[in-house]
Amino acid sequence: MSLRESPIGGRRPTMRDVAARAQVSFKTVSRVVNDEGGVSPLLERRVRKAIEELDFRPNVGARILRRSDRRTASIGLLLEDVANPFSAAVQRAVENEADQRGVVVYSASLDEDPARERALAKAFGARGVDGLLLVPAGGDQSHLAAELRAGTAIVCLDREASNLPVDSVVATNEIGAAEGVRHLAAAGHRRIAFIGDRRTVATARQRHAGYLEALRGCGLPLDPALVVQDVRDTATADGVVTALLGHPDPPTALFTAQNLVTVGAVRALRRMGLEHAVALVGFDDFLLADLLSPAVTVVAQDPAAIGRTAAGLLFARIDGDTVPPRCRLVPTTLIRRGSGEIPPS
Amino acid sequence: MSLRESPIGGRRPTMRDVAARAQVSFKTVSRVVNDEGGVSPLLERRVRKAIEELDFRPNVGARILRRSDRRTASIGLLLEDVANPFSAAVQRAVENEADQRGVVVYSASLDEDPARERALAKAFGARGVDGLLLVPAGGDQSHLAAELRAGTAIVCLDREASNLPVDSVVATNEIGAAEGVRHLAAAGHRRIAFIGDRRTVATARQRHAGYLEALRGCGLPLDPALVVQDVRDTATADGVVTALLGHPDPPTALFTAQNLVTVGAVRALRRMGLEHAVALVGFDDFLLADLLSPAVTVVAQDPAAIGRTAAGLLFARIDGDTVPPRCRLVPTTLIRRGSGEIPPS
DNA sequence: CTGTTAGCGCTTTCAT
DNA sequence: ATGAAAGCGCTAACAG
Repeated sequence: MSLRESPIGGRRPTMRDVAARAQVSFKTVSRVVNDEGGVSPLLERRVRKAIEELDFRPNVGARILRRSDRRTASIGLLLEDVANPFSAAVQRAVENEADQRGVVVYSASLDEDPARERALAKAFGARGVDGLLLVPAGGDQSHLAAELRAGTAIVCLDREASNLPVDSVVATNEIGAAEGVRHLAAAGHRRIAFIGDRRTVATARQRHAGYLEALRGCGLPLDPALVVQDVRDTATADGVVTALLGHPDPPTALFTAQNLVTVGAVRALRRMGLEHAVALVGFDDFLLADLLSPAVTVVAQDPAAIGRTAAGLLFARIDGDTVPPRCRLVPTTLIRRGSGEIPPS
Repeated sequence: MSLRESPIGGRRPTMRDVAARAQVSFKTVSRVVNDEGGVSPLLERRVRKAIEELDFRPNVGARILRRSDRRTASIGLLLEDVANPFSAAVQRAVENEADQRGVVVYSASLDEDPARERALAKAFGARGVDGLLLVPAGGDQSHLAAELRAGTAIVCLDREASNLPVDSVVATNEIGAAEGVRHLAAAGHRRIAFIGDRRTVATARQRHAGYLEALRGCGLPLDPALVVQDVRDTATADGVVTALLGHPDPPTALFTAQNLVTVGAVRALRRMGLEHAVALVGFDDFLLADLLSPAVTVVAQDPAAIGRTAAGLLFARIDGDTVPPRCRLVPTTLIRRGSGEIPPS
């Protein structure tokens, strides 16, 4: 393991360098490197020795360029934001699946910006990824049609693609949200507020739809004053909840449709001293939700399952699966912890 | 934006295809694509039209293979585990820096496994990354020497490299831990327990050293029964804390040297109903630490600064910087929130 | 079993 | 201003 002086400058050694050192033709080196067989033990030993001595490593780029299948054994992962625990959990699951298959992963955060979606899909596409795993950022993925035609597999996750015939893997957003809201209604609440993410985000729209559906199903009136959309960060959510609860006829329960929004609501309730008075159910679980007081009731998603499933579908496509695009639903689970079981005051 | 039928099968179009369609030599296409200039406006327009019509995108792999500088505009990021908020924050910061420079990022989680470190560094190296950003997983990085010689820049983060002359960016682990422990001692605690990660992890050793230093500095005796190392997950930490507090002469304060360990301690204290009786200071901040009761006092790291700084150093190296390896320290901050200010009982 | 030749898609060098 | 030829490091298709 000593730091040998390589005889060939700072350059990485090539098969020709190895061949020269082992006194064989460079095709023989290729055979050994690729375990093609058909090389005498003597030569093979010489080649392996030379490889070791030079610390030769095949140039993957050159290999890909020449190979007939054009596989790069790489995929691109386009998330909303890795710093968000949901995205991070998805990435981890994807990495596991990819790693198992000897596939490397490019990753990037899009921050809900369609321009970034286009730019990064293009950048990854130009690098010849075999597949793209995408959390759609905009309302239109048709720009990826050429990528698809060029043979790049694409699977969307967390949200379905628009105007692009690809598989997708999403949580049961509408069903889950409806379940959360019904849970509040079952506790006797009639004034349940909805605070959700931007309407440009499909999951936000679905969760809102679930909210409306649950109200209808429970025979509760819809009060537009209790619905606030386009809230995407903790600080804004905090402000919104503060305002809602300051109204003359405030809600007795809150349904927060995104994890950062839930956290903002917790902060607002805490500051107003209302955390044990106003019920709260959040969509998407978060670390320590069970240690707050009251512990936060949530409609939990399963990001690891979403990532794993999406990667599975992607690799199936890469391996030649051509069935029509499907949408796989990953179930959500209502976790009762306390905040969602507070009765109306 | 319609889905045009490309005239050339499922294959991606090449410069030759563009050249044929634009009726020019393919070198002219290359000139246009690379903005080399020296192309008449007429031909340039024809070429751009053909590029548009065929949705041509240069094959990055082929370009790299031929170029003299051998740059791939890609880097590899080897983290401990993206699912850990610390790693996720680092990745996000790195992505930002890379993106700004038009560089793509391969990422992977090593799970503290030296074999994975070797395998993934090798995989990324074979793909010709310009640089590697690494959270060292084992006690020896000398296997990367060949990579370094081959011209790959390497910067370690969170921990320094062993047996490899590269830059590193780490938090002030020892200083920060000592500050946290002194803070507990200042509140009057004399029996302060230390619960830390595996001793194979350099940061764990440094934080332990900080603990010892603070005890010495405060004239407190070291009780080996209060020191538990090699704890790496929440469940184990929970058990360890439960055991410690069940002893005849229990600690009155806990210093937990890793974020998951801190969470485990919070769970144990809560279950035992001691969260307001036993003081707690954790190393590394976590989401919602301020909303727990008591809110958790921590020695906060700045993962974003660590990632940003490391990426900066890496790109400087890639751009030819050859000063001797440096180690950059990123300061930690003690955040008093309540749990660390509980006096001894 | 081993070696030769061609050429992946592109940039470089050199010619026109 | 344009193009032809060479060749990056490798695999594929054929020889021997």
